[in-house]
Amino acid sequence: MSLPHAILTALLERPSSGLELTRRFDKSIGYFWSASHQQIYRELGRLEAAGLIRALPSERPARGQRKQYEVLPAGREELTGWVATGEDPRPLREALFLRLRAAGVVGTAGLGEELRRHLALHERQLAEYNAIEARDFPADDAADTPDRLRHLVLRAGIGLESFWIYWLHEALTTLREPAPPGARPPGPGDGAGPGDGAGPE
Amino acid sequence: MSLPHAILTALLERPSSGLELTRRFDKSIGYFWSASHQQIYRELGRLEAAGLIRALPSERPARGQRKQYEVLPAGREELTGWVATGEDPRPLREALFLRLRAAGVVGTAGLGEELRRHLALHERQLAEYNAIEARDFPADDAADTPDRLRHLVLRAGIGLESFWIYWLHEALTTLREPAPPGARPPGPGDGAGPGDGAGPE
DNA sequence: ACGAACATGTAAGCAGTTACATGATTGT
DNA sequence: ACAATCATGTAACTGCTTACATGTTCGT
Repeated sequence: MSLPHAILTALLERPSSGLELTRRFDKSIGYFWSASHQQIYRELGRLEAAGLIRALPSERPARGQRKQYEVLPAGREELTGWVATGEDPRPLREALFLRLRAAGVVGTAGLGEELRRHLALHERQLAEYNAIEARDFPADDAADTPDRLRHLVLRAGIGLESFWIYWLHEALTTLREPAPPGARPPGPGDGAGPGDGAGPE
Repeated sequence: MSLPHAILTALLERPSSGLELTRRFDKSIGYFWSASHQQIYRELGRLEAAGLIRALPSERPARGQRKQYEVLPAGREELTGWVATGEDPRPLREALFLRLRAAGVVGTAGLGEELRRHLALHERQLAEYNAIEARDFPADDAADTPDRLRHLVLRAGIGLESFWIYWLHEALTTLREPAPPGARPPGPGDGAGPGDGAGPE
């Protein structure tokens, strides 16, 4: 249940219309909590019904008309409480890892291409993060608390992308290396291998 | 749509009943693609209906009776094709990053505790991965291809947990440091700050 | 007047979670 | 006999995705 809080945060940083929020979720906040415009409009409706935000009454509310939203005191309180809330990290669900594991059983055909494609994606994302850091946080730690927290999150993004790039290089190297002599290659007709069974990993 | 392929992989590594699969998804494969027993039973039914797996006819199929499943040739082909399939990484959705960002606007009360809690969780997970590596992959790279791929995935888990631990230490340090003189602290009554607005990050 | 882009929605469907139901086996 | 546990499911709900619908503004 984090989307409403993502929207509250975005609206506190700056009151916006649905479309403006959608655009901001394509950059900024969306880098670590993405949302489509359908999600955003629906959630804006819920938040307004719950009395946490309101539409600025300046413009007539009609379909196709811009509606500007701002956070009400109740919304700020809700967000303040949520920040202190405990929530376990979501279980990892990473299809690429699954593909590697499957490739161990049915063969690695086509895997290298996919790894290289992911590598390019992560390199592009890292470059984007680095550009943002150079532009928005040039002086190290001479900023106020909100900026330092934003920088911290940005560094998390940089760290994650760096990890992926490092690991994908390692994966490509492993994939290229021939198996040592005597080792069985994977492929059709292959059953369970030793090290499996009771061996969880 | 990765769950069926996770199950096919697990069943190829070793034919299992629904409950055995559930147990294996609590370790092993479940570390990077978790699934509950309800998901698994439903998906086993679909895979059987699609002709990709079959229940071994040895035991009578009744409620409360163990059913053992094995992968049919069509299932192996399906998995082989899927390994070569391209799929973009899922957009990141990390509530902890959201909390930091929200804390920049409404204050950091209660955040430190949550960060320390996550740190402990990731340290425990890393220890578990390290134990598995020491037990299952003692000799570096003298293994066959399936084992090397499994080791690769395990190292990804180790790398990710190591990243989290590093970053959480950094976050806790940042949180403890007082803001430099002249910087505005976050809190109620605070609106948009400089660096926001057109500044995406 | 008309098309393109802007802006706000609705509807259907799917994956995953939570809560509950039911039969079989084992221990006492 | 009874409870606890094993084993397999069903049902309802939530969040997210995909596809579609509708009205408005602006340029030509």
